[in-house]
Amino acid sequence: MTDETAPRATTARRVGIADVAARAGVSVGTVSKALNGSGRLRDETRARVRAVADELGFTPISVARSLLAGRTFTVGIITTDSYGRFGIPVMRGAEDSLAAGEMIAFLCDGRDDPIREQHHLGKLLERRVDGIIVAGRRTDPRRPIGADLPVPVVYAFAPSSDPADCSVVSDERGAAQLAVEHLVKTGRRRIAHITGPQSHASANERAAGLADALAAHDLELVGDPYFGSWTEAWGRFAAAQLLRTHEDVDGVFCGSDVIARGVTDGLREAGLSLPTQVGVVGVDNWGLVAEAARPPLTTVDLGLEEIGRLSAELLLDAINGHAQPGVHVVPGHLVVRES
Amino acid sequence: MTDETAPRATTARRVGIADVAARAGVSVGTVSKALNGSGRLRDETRARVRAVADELGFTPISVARSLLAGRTFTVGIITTDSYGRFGIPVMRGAEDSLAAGEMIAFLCDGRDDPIREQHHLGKLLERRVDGIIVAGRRTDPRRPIGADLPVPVVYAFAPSSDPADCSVVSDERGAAQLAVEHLVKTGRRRIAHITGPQSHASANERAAGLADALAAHDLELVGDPYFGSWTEAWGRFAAAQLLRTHEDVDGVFCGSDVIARGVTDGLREAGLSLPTQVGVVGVDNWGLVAEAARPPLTTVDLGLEEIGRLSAELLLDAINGHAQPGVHVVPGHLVVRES
DNA sequence: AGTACGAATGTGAGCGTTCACATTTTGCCT
DNA sequence: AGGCAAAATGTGAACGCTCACATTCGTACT
Repeated sequence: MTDETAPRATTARRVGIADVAARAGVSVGTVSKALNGSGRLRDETRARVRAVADELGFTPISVARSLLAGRTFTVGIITTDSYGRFGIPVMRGAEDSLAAGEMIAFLCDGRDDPIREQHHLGKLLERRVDGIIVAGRRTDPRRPIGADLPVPVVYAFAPSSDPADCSVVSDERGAAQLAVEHLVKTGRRRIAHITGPQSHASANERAAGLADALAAHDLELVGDPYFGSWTEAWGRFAAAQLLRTHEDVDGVFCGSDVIARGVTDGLREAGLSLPTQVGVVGVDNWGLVAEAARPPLTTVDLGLEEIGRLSAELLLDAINGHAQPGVHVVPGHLVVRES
Repeated sequence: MTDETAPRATTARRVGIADVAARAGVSVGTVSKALNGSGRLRDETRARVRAVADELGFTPISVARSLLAGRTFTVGIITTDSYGRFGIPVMRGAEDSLAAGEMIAFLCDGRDDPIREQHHLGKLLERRVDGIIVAGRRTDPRRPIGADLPVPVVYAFAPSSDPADCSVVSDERGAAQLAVEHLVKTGRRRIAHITGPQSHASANERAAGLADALAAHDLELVGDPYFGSWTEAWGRFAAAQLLRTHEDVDGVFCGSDVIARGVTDGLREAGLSLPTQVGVVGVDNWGLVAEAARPPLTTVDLGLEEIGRLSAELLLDAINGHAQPGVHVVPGHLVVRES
């Protein structure tokens, strides 16, 4: 028993591979092999070294390893929406996949400002991240974050405008189709559409998907799509407007849960009973909104976490040399509640 | 002009300090000095080296620097609420302060699972983060994440149960006081309280703060506090309940915006006109909820971003050897809307 | 007993920086 | 012109680890 045992007051401080080697009576190379399971070593030695490492609370400094390996086992996530409604689930999904690959993520908030974004990009490259995920907040294609970067990039939710980049997006048209199928299955035939501003790609695509899906059932949209804003107030207003000209409507597909909540309130306040007289379907599956609506909203979940997961997986693949460029579409699914 | 200029197809790849030195015709040490602005160097040399570095697109590999410096200029943020309502603003604030200190954050989602949390802690320590921020989602004190860790830790929002740790929390009692002041100033005298479950520290503290603030104005709470859940449904239900026994109530302080929204709906549906007959104040300043309520909610903003900012600043201080243990309280502020 | 060969372990270079110190250059004074 | 100090630059070690290769050890075969 050496005097080493006595005064180790501080935990996990400054224990290097050399300390372990000395204590175990072997060389540093042997310790490295023992701990990484590489090379040829007697089982007894391996076990002894491991035991000593545990005892000393040794953790290898990954930074030293990175320097040698030429990679850092980190990725950067740049989000444009300050960790908002869309970025968060994507991030969560991405973190899931990354953890599985022993990677960890740096987080940067771009705040939708190209200058900030470039600044963060520079910082990330300086830290030699192995790859970058760019998470957007709108489905409209965005300018690539940089040309000819030294690391792979995956665009999540908001695809890159360059089709040669790797992007993962939600299935906007499919969402409309799921909604229509549900409405039709529950007996609705006179279906209207209340959605966000026409300047948003998602509003247009959902509207287009809706038209197609209705056509497939030999149905026609009731009135024109009501384009407005992504707010409850607009949903309420549009619902009232809709009833004025089309009082026989029996289903409404809404561009988002927030709008749908406004629509349910508008319809209810106009004296209709839900879901008996009118069925309402939203998009987003935003728990807080969907569950607080009266009645709780049936809605299309766009699979944002899955987008995050797939983005991270594609990024890991690209880092390992198997890039899969192009646009990858993640299907959504219907969450049936009472509306 | 050497032949170097011609075929540099790939950008920013593998340019080391040695390349810059060679091209500039100086030694690596000189390049280091020139780029870091340290040591004594002729201005001309400094400028020339800088120019060459730019031309070659040289960025120092921070990992090499870290190895030498013994620190990584990174911190870890462990959040317990999967980037939810409370964690997000805190993170955003923290990122702000960190960026100012040339630091960057690793993000880990603990999912309120101690096992996951410990696992992430291990990963962070392995990467030799310079410090850790633990962001909670409830104001109840939490068990410290580890004892005798080799790096400083700051607890944000959810304080550590060990008072010797450094925690940054919101001013729960102050929030109640701000609410009362607003209600009284707008002429309310008969004030009730509808809030979340009694098992949450924040519900209790806000209720206690409310009692104190009312007493300071020689007022008494109308009825007992209505403890329930943090939901709209509870708010609606409790509002109806309240009117049944105390129809002369003219102000309600709600434990959260979500509850407040339910309360406004409940009061309105009972035939009262807001804000004429009853004033309502919430807590959280959750834009989506507060703005969608009818009328838009006056509410107390707990200053979550500021909590994040201060947490990061305290952490940076601690990293620099100026730890400031104890509980730091961040004041909130009132956001006046129409309710 | 001597050799040879495979298994186990040791050794040292090197990853890309920074820093302390050694060395060279410059400018100035006598 | 010679000498000297200060300014400018070069040099090499070090950070903590991994890897390729060198060395040692043990065992079985001739």
